[in-house]
Amino acid sequence: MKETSHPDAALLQVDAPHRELLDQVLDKWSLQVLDVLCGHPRRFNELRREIPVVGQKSLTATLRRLERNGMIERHVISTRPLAVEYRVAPLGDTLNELIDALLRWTTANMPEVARARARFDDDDENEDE
Amino acid sequence: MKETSHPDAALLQVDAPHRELLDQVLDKWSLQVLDVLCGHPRRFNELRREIPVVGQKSLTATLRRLERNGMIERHVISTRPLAVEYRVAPLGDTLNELIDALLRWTTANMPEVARARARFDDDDENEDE
DNA sequence: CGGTATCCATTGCGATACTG
DNA sequence: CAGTATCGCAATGGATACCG
Repeated sequence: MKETSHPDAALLQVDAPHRELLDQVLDKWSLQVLDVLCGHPRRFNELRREIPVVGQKSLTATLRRLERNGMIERHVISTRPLAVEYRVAPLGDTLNELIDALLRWTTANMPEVARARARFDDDDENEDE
Repeated sequence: MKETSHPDAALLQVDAPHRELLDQVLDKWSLQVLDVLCGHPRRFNELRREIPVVGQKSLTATLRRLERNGMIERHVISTRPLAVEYRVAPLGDTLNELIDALLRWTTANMPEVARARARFDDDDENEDE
């Protein structure tokens, strides 16, 4: 009976609290931001340059959310004009290991996913009589 | 120099292809569906009952996407009225291990996140002079 | 039963303009 | 520089109705 690949599957359910946290922390931009930030701290506009597709508003929102959840820290350097530095908090670092695991998974399985997509799309085309 | 907790951080970048795949596979409902399906196969309306908050339209979309990416398989049983069974594909099973890792992470760090939020929200209130 | 099609409210999100 | 505020559009996603 090896329907599930690991024994404690029943204990791990995706309930509301888990979902809410994962949503806050694995959302559209958080992965990128956290991953980029993990190398070394960045300033706000440095992040914008490194992730050009994200709008300023979304970036701000993402940073605030990550900060609120303890994933990153925001340091204001009161120079003129002022500077703000973002860096990963210890908690965010533990999460980043999981993100890297996800990245390794995508890298490893990208070809197989591509095959699955090709198969699916082909079957779809041929099924109109 | 231990800025990053693991050596290969530079090799793992969240680029467009990775993001696209993760978006398809870790989106709002996929986690739930995949996790539920991992126990044993389900019929369409069984899934609806087990995840009552998801709309029928979104569930269909999620199932199609997961199927297209090779995460699950769809089996039509041509009885009257017809039945459709969804089950995890091998590829989906490997992904599910990562999902469980994420769930373990949330479970383990939920308290610390809660503290971080309380701190953040408190600071926020007190900062209006 | 297992969907698809349509309608509609809500939200997400980028672009722009403005502030300390 | 590092945001906030406002606008407007496009995409989500639920509710409903209908089909094989």
